[in-house]
Amino acid sequence: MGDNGEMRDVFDAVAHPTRRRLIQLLAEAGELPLHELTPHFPMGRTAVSKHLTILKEAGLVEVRKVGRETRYRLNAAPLQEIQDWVAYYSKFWSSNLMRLRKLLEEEE
Amino acid sequence: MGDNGEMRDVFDAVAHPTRRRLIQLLAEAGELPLHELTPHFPMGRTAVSKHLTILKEAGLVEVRKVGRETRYRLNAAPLQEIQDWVAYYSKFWSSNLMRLRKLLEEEE
DNA sequence: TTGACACGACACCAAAAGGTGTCATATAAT
DNA sequence: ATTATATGACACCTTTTGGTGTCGTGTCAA
Repeated sequence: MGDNGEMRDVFDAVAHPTRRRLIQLLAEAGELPLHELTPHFPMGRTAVSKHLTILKEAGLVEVRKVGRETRYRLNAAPLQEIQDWVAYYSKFWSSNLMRLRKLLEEEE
Repeated sequence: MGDNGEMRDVFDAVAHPTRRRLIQLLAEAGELPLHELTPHFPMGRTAVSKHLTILKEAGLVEVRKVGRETRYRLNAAPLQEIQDWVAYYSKFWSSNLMRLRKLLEEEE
């Protein structure tokens, strides 16, 4: 529900620096139209729009039309998937375990 | 340090399903050579090798040569960057804040 | 109602990504 | 010594990605 058509992997959506910057800008400002987002990037309006579409396909931004402008806002909820994923591997870098694993390797 | 030559964005390295699966396999097994990793994927040895190279460039896997095989093992530490990044945005999806933000939007 | 603005949709293009197969080399096994 | 295995390094190909510019439509302002 909520998403029509294509769906996009959240990991993929977040992989590009431009899109992470978009997320940051939207997090700070709450809601912004395309023409206010564009000047923050070294590229044209169309390119920024496409990045926003990708974020939208991943469920990371939502859209509201106000007059002639389209306001984009962050929906961070899908990031939960990333947090869950990375949390699982956090046990592999806790400093104690890291030292332990290194020791075990030397034994072999 | 420890990385020579090209460096690779961790977000980018983790964006591809094949590479996340590689991380999982290495996390479970501790250390595996290429020819044991390959059969888990619907692609050839060369392709898997390239994915491992990308993970290596991101510092996510380390390598040890044992006889004629190259053993790959996970170094999860770079994932910390992702965890830090996503932790910042977690405040935007905590259920209380989500409800609050929605209310504020309706006011406007 | 005329003109400026905001945007989506589209055609287009270069570069990167993600596969393939082949070859050369180092090691292990017979 | 010879043969089989494991891998890295290439050359190559197709698809996707990330950018551009243009056009058409809807909305606001004069």
